[in-house]
Amino acid sequence: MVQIPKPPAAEPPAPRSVPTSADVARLAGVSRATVSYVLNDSGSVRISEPTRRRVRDAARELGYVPHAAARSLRAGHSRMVLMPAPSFPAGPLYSRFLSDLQWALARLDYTAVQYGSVGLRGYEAARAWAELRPVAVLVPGADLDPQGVEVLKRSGARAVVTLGPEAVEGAHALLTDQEGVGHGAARHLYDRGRRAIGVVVPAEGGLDVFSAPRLAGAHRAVRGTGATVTALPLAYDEREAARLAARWGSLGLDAVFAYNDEYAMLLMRALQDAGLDIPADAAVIGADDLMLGRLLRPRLSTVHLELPAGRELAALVDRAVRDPGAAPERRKVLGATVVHRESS
Amino acid sequence: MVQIPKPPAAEPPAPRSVPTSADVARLAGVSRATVSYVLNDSGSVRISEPTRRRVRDAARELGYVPHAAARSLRAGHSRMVLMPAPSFPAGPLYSRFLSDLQWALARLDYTAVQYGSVGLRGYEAARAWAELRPVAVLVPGADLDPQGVEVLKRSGARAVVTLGPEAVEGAHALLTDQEGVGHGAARHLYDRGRRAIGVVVPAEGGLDVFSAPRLAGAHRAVRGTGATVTALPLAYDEREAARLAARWGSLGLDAVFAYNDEYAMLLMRALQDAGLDIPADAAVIGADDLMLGRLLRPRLSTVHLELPAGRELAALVDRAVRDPGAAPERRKVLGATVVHRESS
DNA sequence: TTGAAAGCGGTACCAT
DNA sequence: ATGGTACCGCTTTCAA
Repeated sequence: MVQIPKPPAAEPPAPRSVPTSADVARLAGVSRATVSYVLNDSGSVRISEPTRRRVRDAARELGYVPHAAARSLRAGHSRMVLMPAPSFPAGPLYSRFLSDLQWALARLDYTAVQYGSVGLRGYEAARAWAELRPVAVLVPGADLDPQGVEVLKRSGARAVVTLGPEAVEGAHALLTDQEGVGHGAARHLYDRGRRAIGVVVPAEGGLDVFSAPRLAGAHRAVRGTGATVTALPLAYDEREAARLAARWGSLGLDAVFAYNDEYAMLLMRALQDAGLDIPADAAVIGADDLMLGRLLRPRLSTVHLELPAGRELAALVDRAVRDPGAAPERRKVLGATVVHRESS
Repeated sequence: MVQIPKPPAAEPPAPRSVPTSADVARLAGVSRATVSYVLNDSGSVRISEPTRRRVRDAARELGYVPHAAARSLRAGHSRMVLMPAPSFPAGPLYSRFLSDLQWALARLDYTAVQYGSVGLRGYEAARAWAELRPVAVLVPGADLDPQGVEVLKRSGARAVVTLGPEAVEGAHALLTDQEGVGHGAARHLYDRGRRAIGVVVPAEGGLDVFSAPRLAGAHRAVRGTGATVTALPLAYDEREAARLAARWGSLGLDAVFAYNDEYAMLLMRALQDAGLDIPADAAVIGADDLMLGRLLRPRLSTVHLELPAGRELAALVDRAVRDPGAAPERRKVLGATVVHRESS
């Protein structure tokens, strides 16, 4: 550390503004260019050791921190990967996936940034993202249309990846096969001899992206078999669940795919409290394979979902960035496998 | 829309680069200044309606999107509120809080950005955040030291707010009173006649920020009463829980504060499977007041935690930004109230 | 009503 | 080995 003489006590602490590389240069008695060379360890330019020290000390002394915006403005690009915050409430599965991904991207020297674009949709949202000039954009859900992809690419995004049920023209797609989840669940119930299957559809907003295809998948699973699939709207609330359980008998159902493990827990509890035996009177299956399913009695059958590993996705992004011209990849993720336990 | 003559069919589509305001100006036949005036609806300058139209059309035509970095570089400030991603696994409570906050900040015209600073700690992490020149920084957990605050402020952050158990010199603090959570839980158990209290301490990394003060609070609650508090390390895993349950008798405990509702569910299940009666043989209390607690049998007692409302926190940030000189606020959040149900 | 030009904070080419 | 300088894209005085 460089020692600086203490100013006279009377002198008011100057309201110092943010130090720039020019300030560092001045203090070190060198040019801005030299400062840049030293602090970036520029390989092609040789700077004497004493000068390096002077610059480094000056920078430390001033608490200099480079200005990322200025740097990337000059460079003409950044390594920011933008991830709009999802419009749906993030579950534990997604949270884990995110931090995984951030870690993996960091290893490839990308900076992952989650951006809360509240209130904006479609093209407007994409514009807001584009203003940040990210090198790549990873959009969860279905909040992106072809126009959005276009504007992102035109503003320099070298990779646009969607993570959701549908591919978007021009963008790479990680297809979360929600339809397959519903199909697997209903198919499992059918195979266990059930013929009248309820499918919980959460009343909560933002979840339809998932619930609609899951319901559709269930329908497909029983098509032509004579078995039936019935949509069961349900809010995530004890009373709502109790109400549904109360009219269970009148529904004539013998099984239910409860959307996910949390709704399954809710509904199963309500059914049990209503005096029903699980799985005799009603088979129940959830999805997500959360720990809580294993802790329930009877143990909850579920559909295990395998989100893509962070590494893999990061690698995809990296590939796309390096070769923006390549044809959009379109890959199914969410290996959905039924885990049969005791509730079905 | 402005009609442009179609180029000869043979001409290859030029690999167009990102359009700038200069391109818009060129196409509209005006200066860059005029473009800026028009697109920003500058109040102080009057531009004729025909010119405005020409500029707007040109911008649309090119798919022009302003460059946020250039803009804030010129402006000398941004409205970005930076929130480093927490180093602990985000639970449902925190997720909800976050999206609440983002919404509230957006209403005040701030842009909330979550930044995954993987692998960096303390001063280094703060430096990385400072490079983005956010107008405010909101740091969850305990990943900030006074040096970090200093570097952030020196790089122009007008508000630094920590959300965690301890205040940091120079920063506003929202004190999540984890110690009070442990105190409330243990106190409750003591009041219910329990005298040998176990406190689950998660083995998972990153959770010690919470678990240590909770344990300390439990200790304080029984100080001088003759009752005991015993730390119970536990990984979030069925087998681990079963192992702990198996040696429950030898521990001589009659109650347990299970860190949170999820660990409580895990442990309660294991204890029940080991043939113990809840709460007769062991009183159990969790924390967070998640829905799942209400669905367990016996219903789980818990400590309800009230995170600050997004609005409030956003207002605090806004106040701090407007008056950076003000003395750091230091406010307790996390109103911890015991919810007594059946498990204790 | 519009344009010319300076400058925000860096980086990198070209001289010296 | 170092310094001068142009430039990245945008905003904003000041002049015309």
